[in-house]
Amino acid sequence: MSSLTLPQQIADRLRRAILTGALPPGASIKERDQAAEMGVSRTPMREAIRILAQEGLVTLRPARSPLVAHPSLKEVTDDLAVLRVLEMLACERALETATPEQVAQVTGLHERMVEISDTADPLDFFETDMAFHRAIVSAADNPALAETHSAYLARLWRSRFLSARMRSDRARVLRQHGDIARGLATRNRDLMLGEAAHHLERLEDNIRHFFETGEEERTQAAARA
Amino acid sequence: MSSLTLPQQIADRLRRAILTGALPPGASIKERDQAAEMGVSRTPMREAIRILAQEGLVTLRPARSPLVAHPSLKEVTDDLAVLRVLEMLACERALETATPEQVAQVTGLHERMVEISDTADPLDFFETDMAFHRAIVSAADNPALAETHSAYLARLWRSRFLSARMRSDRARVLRQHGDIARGLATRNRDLMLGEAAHHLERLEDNIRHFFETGEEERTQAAARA
DNA sequence: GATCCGCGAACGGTATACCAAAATGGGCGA
DNA sequence: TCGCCCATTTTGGTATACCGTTCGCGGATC
Repeated sequence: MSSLTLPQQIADRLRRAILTGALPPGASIKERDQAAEMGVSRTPMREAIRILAQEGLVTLRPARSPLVAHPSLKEVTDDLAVLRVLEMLACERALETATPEQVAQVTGLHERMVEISDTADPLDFFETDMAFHRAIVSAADNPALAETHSAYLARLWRSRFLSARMRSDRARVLRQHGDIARGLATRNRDLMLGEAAHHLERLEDNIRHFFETGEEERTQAAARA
Repeated sequence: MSSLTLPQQIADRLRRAILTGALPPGASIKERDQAAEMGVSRTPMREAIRILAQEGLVTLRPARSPLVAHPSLKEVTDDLAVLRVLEMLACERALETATPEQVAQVTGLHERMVEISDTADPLDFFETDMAFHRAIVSAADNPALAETHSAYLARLWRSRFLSARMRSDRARVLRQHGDIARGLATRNRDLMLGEAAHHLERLEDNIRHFFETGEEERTQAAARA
């Protein structure tokens, strides 16, 4: 069988259901029903829900059904502020400690993103995008940072995903990723940190714009896709 | 009854046991035994252990007993690096958004620390120290940041506690806290950020020094205290 | 007709029983 | 005498049954 624990597998399935919109924000997750639907018992389902709660994808209420999180713009912006300092720290560390293999990993992921940018569906494109950022953080050689960063990525995944499919600025993303990867490879501190900062600013702009132009319709649209 | 859920209460008791040394680093926590000892069932005990695992106080191994975390110097340094950027972010935000009440809260906690610095035992002194930092973060008006910061404080609590009792530089801590509080009150960005950075550097020096002069003996000594 | 009270179903919280994998210790063989 | 292997026991993982609380609905009353 798979090496992942059962709660993790359940969490993965639930996460995907939430992020794709199969479980829309505000929906209640009744552990009994969900467990039955997935053919597992309540205990691992319960644990899976806790995992997602700690990731910020569902909110727990005392003695009530957990709800799929429906973050406000402020909450997302707050998360982004934390993600920003985490990524900047990762970039700084990576500049110092990244091994050639790790640099190659980052560069390779960037090249892969360029390759698939024309054909890939948004979901695959995004998975690669996340992998790129994760590779940089992992090059920083700080497991705690990687873990926390990963949690914030998961928390922001839905917002990023939804906001990115309306603005088709993949070209800019690719250029910035390219600069970041090149900055890392050549240990060009200014280039890497500067572009990383720009990249995050752009992300924040996108998400803010997405929120301001009405979230509801787009959320529904994404759920159908 | 208490408003906190049972798993939280159990987690609190376990946390205290770990931080005071009653459960020394490296000890295994068998959920059956611990549950019996505390007079609860395995289910909430299990959940409590997960809470502490997410805080980094215990490490989970697949299909094995959880262990009380025994972080290496590198792990602690890694945690400190993350804590550093979190606190710096909190300071920046607090400079912008802190309300007069929040400033008063920070200042009040500093004054309280000055008061008790002569008499309080290390544990109480530390609780107040943490409350001071938490108050700054809470003034940043970013719940996600507060939550993550809190987790890192808990993770580092033991190291800070053990390293602080050997170096009696409470005077320096108090001076730096005073400057930080004053910087916040007068919205003096350079003062606040500068002193916060110094404060964290000093903390890192202390902890490094503590690790280098042999951890074992002191760990035992703390356990007896 | 609206409101309030109460009853019942539904849900999360907790306890417990069962299962499978892993560690350990003893015995058997080389 | 040393090492390997198997059985027993210990442990976490999972399923399920029970309990207390909460919320919704229906009826009775004002």
